[in-house]
Amino acid sequence: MASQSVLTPQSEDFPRWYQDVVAKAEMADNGPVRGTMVIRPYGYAIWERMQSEMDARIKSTGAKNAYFPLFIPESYLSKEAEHVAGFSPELAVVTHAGGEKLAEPVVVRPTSETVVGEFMAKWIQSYRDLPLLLNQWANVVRWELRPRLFLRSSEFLWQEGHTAHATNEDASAYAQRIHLEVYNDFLVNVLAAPTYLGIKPPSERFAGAINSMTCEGMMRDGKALQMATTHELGQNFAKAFDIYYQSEDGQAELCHTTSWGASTRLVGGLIMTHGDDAGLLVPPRLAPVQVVVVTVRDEPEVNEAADRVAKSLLDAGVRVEVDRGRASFGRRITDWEIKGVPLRVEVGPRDLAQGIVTVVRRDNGEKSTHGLEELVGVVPTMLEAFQRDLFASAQDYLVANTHDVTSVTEAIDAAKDGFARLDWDLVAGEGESELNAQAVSVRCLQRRDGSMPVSDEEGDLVCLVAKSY
RNA sequence: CGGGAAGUAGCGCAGCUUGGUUAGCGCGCCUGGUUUGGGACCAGGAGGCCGCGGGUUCGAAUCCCGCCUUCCCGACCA
Repeated sequence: MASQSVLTPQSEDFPRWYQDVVAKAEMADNGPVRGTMVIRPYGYAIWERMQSEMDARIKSTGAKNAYFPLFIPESYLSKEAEHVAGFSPELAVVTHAGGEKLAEPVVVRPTSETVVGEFMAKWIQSYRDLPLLLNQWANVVRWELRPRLFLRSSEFLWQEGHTAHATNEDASAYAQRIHLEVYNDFLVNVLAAPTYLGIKPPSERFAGAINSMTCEGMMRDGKALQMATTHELGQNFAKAFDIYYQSEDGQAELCHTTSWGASTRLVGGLIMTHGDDAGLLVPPRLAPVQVVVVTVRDEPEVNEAADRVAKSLLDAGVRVEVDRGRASFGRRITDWEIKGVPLRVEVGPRDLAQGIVTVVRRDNGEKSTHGLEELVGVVPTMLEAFQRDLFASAQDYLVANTHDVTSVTEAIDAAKDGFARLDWDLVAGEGESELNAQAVSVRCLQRRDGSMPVSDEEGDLVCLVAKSY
């Protein structure tokens, strides 16, 4: 661990710590237009790893990737009343193009339910065309009043899935599958981020949805972050866009649609779920660099040994990088710690003389030495142990900072530095306004056993409340 | 969008109250050398529309007005 912090300590000023990490780990910069973000190579590499892990899971549910346009006719948004009401405040609208005023203004997509709906209506003829399972990786624009890198930028990158089904049961089952097998599986097993799985209360639902599911994570300051959401849209968009199919008995029937998304906000979630005062901590299964091989001295034998070590790890399928930079040893390892690379292999003349290298874990600073030839064998094991420990420690934090309470007043108090859990019946209605007045919101509803309800009308539910990003 | 704070070199800051030659400091950067097992050191050097625009003045980083941007706290949202 760094003896002297180069970052603002979390306990001193958490928002500043976050910005320090984003800047010093070379993740992103502010763009020239307020709220826009330049994602730097290291930040983008992490996003690309997220993309590839989620994309594989999305495809295994049967969805196929496609691409819809950035520009949407303004009239499309208006077709679904709640949807337009929800989004109009944050729309960016193009009124001029080609040197002339446009006859109909064009909005920059804040999300694509409307265009996709229009084309679903065109492509779906019969029940044989269903389910129609689409996904796209794209940028979207939602004009933000209070932007923060990764967490809330006016333009961000995401994946948005859009599906159409013959029945509500099928739509609902598929949405659950996405939520559990894509999002939660990714968050838990790759991002090592424990979540509260639940449904949003009606007040927090996506504009136009009949049900919204969430994977709610807890950040190191006790605030909540919605890491991914899945929406059941019922027949709202099908009605608005005439998405009909002909059933087996020849009747025209309205489809049931879903939509679901996860964004570059996850990078912010990653930072705040695992980061410590020395910087970022990236779980090995996600890390674009899992092992950094650092030379202790700039000497030919050391450099050659470092290259050999890296080559052998690379051949074993480990994502590895060699650092034989000219900066001092201390400086270089501090920089890699800020970037959160899980394992550091130190190659120096003293160790080499004994035929060994030193391996250091980023999370606890634990050092161990290994023979050059046995390293390839132990590294994958150490990476898996690191992955498990990281999840376990985040899980402990989540549990330790979730307090069971029996009143809204207690919940507000508990939400100062964590989550509160209480009966939904105690909150629904007036309680929710009381919470909101204190900047606390209902993050999700769960059954008593922690599982995800099908609907908020189930009864006997509990809710998790917290301050949130 | 409301309340607060702030914009001076890549980053962090001083200078502004009380206007007055060439605007400073630390880190970083460049060159050379010595170093290298936890943010190395010495010497030399480069780098500034003092956020932008206007005003006051003989003279503005400094005073006044407007705008932009950043940060914090809210409201709105992934």
